[in-house]
Amino acid sequence: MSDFPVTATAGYSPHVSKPESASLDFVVDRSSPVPLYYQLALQLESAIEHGRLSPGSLLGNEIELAGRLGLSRPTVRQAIQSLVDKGLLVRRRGIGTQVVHSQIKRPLELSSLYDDLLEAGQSPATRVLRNDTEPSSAEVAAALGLAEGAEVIVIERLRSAHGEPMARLRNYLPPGLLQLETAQLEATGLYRLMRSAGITLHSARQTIGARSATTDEGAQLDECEGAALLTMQRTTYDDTGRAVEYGSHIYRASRYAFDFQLLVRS
Amino acid sequence: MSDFPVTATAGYSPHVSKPESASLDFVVDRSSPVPLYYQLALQLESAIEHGRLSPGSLLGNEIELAGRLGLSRPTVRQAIQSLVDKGLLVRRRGIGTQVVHSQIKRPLELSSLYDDLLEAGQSPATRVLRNDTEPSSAEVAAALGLAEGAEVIVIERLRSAHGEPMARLRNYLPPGLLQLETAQLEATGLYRLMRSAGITLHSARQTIGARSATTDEGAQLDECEGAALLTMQRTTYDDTGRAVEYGSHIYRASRYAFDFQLLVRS
DNA sequence: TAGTGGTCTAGACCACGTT
DNA sequence: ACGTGGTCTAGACCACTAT
Repeated sequence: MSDFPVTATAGYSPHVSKPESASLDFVVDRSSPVPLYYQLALQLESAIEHGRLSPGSLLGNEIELAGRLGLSRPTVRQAIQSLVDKGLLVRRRGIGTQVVHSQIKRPLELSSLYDDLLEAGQSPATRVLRNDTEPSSAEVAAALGLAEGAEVIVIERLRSAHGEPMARLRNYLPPGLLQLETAQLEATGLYRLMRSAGITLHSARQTIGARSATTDEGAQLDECEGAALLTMQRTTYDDTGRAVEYGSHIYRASRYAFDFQLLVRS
Repeated sequence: MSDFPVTATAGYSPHVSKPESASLDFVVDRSSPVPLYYQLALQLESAIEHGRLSPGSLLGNEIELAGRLGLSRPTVRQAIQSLVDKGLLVRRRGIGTQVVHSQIKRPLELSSLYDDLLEAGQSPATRVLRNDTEPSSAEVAAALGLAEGAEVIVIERLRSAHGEPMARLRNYLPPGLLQLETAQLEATGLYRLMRSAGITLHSARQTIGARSATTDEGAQLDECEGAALLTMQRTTYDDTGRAVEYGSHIYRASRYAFDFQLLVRS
């Protein structure tokens, strides 16, 4: 087999109902280190995103697609499956694989407020109010799986956008995991710092609630006492199951809401 | 090959470091209509959940596991992969596949408040306040993809647990999709009714926020005016991309919070 | 160097839904 | 009856990690 890119285009045009994908050029490069199924998945995703594959259109059957690309059917299936898992495609037996009509924006992920604001073009700013250690309370110790009273790193930050305060973030980390400089914390998000320190984030458990602001909280966030606040507690685990961070945050409900997309378990 | 169940047990006991899974009896039944990979996935999941495979333990390599079960490696991989996707297992090249330490409870799913309360043993009750139609507002029309003013079904329910009100749920549905009897709505959740009407729920977009209760809302939910409320707006789509429901709900923050687990995109 | 998961192939048969 | 995706096999080679 060739080691050069293989292009798939429509063959002889039949007279009726050819899948849209038949007119698209998908290319795989066998000399690339990127897996073939992933190359195809990226191209399919891009074609969907840019409207070259319109919502509801059929993808063409897997065997034929595989033949056109010079790939095996399992490889093509792997590419398609990854997009089905993302919610971009739907498979129907006896029918084929279709592009989903509604636009899935992004699945719920472990997002950092910093990244959320960045993405929304809000130019976030962070002021570090605390960066030291203290003996853990019962709540923090339970969340991090430490003994009550064990020393933990405490970080308190005020996050704002457009000069307006948005949230007060309080994080607790087990000691010795990470060196956190105040300057770094003001320049980027906590999760980025953790990832670049080699920590593999794996899962998180979170609770979103609401309550009224105390006088102090109102002063910090530029709200009146009694104003509605969104609250979030989140414990994050790495891939070995260690709790690597516990956060207890408050957000100004008048200026922030949690917004996300999710897929139905099937 | 045999059409009868195949059992895999530990062979001769070696002297050192055998994976725990070697001592477990996994069985596949080739005469069952349940896919082989799924049978194995269920058994692995059960073994993890019941502690027969302890956190951090290795699963044993895929080739050997396949051999013991009389399955091919891709089939075993498919089973393992489904649990990796659920966050129960972690693969490491050169090491093996390990059980994750932390207990993943449940991924975020399109949950109904009714089911949530049921699961928590709270014996939910529903009182239907409205079940009729009205011309859609701009907000509702936009969410459902209808023309403003088009007639929509409106359902308003008060959901309580232990005799205490928990939430006021307002749902809007496009006409002609579903026949909703008040008696059914008081006996079960909306999503169950939609599913049993043959609607395949696919994805949802939701926003969670907070605000203070108005006087009327306070009266409905047994809270004071100005009390903090959690709010949620959710648009649900079926697998053809149609919006099938828009909800605008309020929850007593003093008695309810959203609680869920999520996996990190890798 | 040895062992693991990651990727890939070229077939096969089946279940389901449409026609 | 036909075409689709769903499942499954028995191999292969590669990349990464540990020792």
